Amino acid sequence: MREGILRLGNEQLAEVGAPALSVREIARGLGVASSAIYRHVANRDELLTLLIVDAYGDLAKSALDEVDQGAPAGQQLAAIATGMRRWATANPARWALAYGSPVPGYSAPADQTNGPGTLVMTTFLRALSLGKFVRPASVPKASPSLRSELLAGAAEIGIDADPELGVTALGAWTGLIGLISAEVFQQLGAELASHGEELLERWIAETVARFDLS
Amino acid sequence: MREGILRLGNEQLAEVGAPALSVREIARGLGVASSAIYRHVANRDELLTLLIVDAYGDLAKSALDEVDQGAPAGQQLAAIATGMRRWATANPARWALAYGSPVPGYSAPADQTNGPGTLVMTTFLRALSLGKFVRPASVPKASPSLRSELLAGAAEIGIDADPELGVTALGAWTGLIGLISAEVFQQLGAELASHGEELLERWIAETVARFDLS
DNA sequence: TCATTTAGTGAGCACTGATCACAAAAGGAA
DNA sequence: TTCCTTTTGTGATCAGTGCTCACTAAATGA
Repeated sequence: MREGILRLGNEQLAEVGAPALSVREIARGLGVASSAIYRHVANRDELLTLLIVDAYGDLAKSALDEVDQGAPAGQQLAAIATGMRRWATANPARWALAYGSPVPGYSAPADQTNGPGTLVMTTFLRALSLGKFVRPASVPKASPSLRSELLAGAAEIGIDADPELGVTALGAWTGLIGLISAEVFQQLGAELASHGEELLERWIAETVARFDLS
Repeated sequence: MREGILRLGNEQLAEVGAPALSVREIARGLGVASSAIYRHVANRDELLTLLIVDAYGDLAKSALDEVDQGAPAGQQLAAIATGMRRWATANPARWALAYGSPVPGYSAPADQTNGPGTLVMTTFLRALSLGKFVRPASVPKASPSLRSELLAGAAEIGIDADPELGVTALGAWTGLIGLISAEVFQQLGAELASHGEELLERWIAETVARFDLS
């Protein structure tokens, strides 16, 4: 039953998107009264939360399983980025759920989404932390407050990295999400929609160069 | 009436978000029958389209009016980026509407959104085109197909830039959107939410350095 | 065997977007 | 002014939604 709800939920997500996802339609698909759904899921928001967690987990599985922990950091980075893109283009609605605009008034409970949600990010940051970042003289150092925040965060995920690299690595992470979202959401117009793969390859190459990976 | 619909629509957007925006609630706010709204707007989707166009226009006005066309490109870039961030944090729901996940099944008609929607981007790209980008040897050249696409796009907005710079500039644009979205949507956790300004300043400084602006 | 918990039912409530016949305004031409 | 036409607003109505609740059937376990 639970699996059926998730399965049909994901199907509807792909077909009509999160805003139009209907609890009743899921019940119809399962051949069951709509009220039966509420025995397993408190309400529509909780169902969406389950789908978000499921999406994070699936993305992590799909993007991380082919990352060779022993490979050079640059190859790890490339594997993560291409894995994320592949999953995102194959599952645009789920990508939107995970990395698109959240629904105001309801915030996905952090305790449920933090684990799988940050797994990909930590792997990404870990790979970048193996490189080195030379801060141009014109770029000011990070503030003490930000430095300590980054040190704490790095310790939490067990990496030992220069906060200066950390700031830039975080920017690379949000930049990657922005790039993939631009392709998935078609924000760059139809002309560039067909060049998503090359744009990502370019981004990977530039990032490898910037962080002196290989 | 039209203005009233847009005004209350934007209010609701801020209060409950796009998915929960209600035509009937707008009608109540205007003291009018709900069916009266449909004399001015074909349906809910068209109303959302109007709000998107309105958001793009407002963002462009807010982000671009303080850009000094005669100033050094680096200052222009900084003005655009900080202007975008200021508007986005002040209008998170409208930012989500413009740059967040689109609603599947209904694509905002391109003819209505293209103008204001690309205005900020073209100004951004124009500023970056004033710099120079040195492609690291490890980064392969853009494919002929992508090059021609970029040349056509650049000609369309009246800038004469090296396609190699163009690819990287596009990546910077999507990266900026990703960075601002990460702050607005709180994707980096509560700890970093309070450092949005510094993260953007850092991004600006690094981008200025990468494109050799000043 | 039998009490108790769990899972499913179907009627019902309050809400939504949208349509439609109708009526009241608002204009414009004679 | 009068009269016709177009525009704007009305209220009833329809199908659909999320969700609740009293009720029943099934499973569980002492």
